[in-house]
Amino acid sequence: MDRLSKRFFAGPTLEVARRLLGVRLCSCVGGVEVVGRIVEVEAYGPVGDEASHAARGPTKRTQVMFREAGCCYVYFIYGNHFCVNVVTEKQGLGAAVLIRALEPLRGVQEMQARRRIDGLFGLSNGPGKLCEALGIDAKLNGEDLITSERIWLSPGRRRLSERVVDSPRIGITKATHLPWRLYLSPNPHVSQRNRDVAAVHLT
DNA sequence: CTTACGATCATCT
DNA sequence: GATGATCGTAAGC
Repeated sequence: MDRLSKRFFAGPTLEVARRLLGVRLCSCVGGVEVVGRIVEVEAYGPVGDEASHAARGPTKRTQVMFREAGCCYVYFIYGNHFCVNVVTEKQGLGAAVLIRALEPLRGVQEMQARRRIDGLFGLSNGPGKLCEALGIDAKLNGEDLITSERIWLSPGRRRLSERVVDSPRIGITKATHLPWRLYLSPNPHVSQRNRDVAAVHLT
């Protein structure tokens, strides 16, 4: 299987976040392969980011964020949901990119079954939703995306019609001024919440 | 169309 | 005991 190698994850977190747009996130949990194209991400850390889970140093929950770039940080939130991150930066710094939305590409039937809905929309247009659709839970925390058989990244590009847009991050109360949420526009699989926030078009 | 709130638990105060 | 990188449902325009 064609997958991203170690060098992809090198460089500043915001740069890696931008590079992840268009890349395919793949899972194989319970024998079924499911693939989605990343259309929305958020960068966290490594320094001066009060909204990051890593802001106060490593804890039992956040230790994976301090590992080598390319690890997979999965956490449980709000009593119901999991969210998946790609660890970035050099070991010990504590930074990651939260995957916020996917465009379904393969395994749509499995995604629909796991999400208990029909159609192509609403399957993976949010960080908790995409984890449910791909079967991602705490068992995948710490998995190495470069070598894992259960979760990995595969090359992909953004389309000529798609611009990269940045905006404030969602669902946080600290450091809300940082425009570290990046998404592809236009793309109908970006999460709905805050679609109307002031956004700046980049390239 | 929009906003409000409950679910449910790891982590921190 | 409160909060949180959320979601789905219900209720209000």
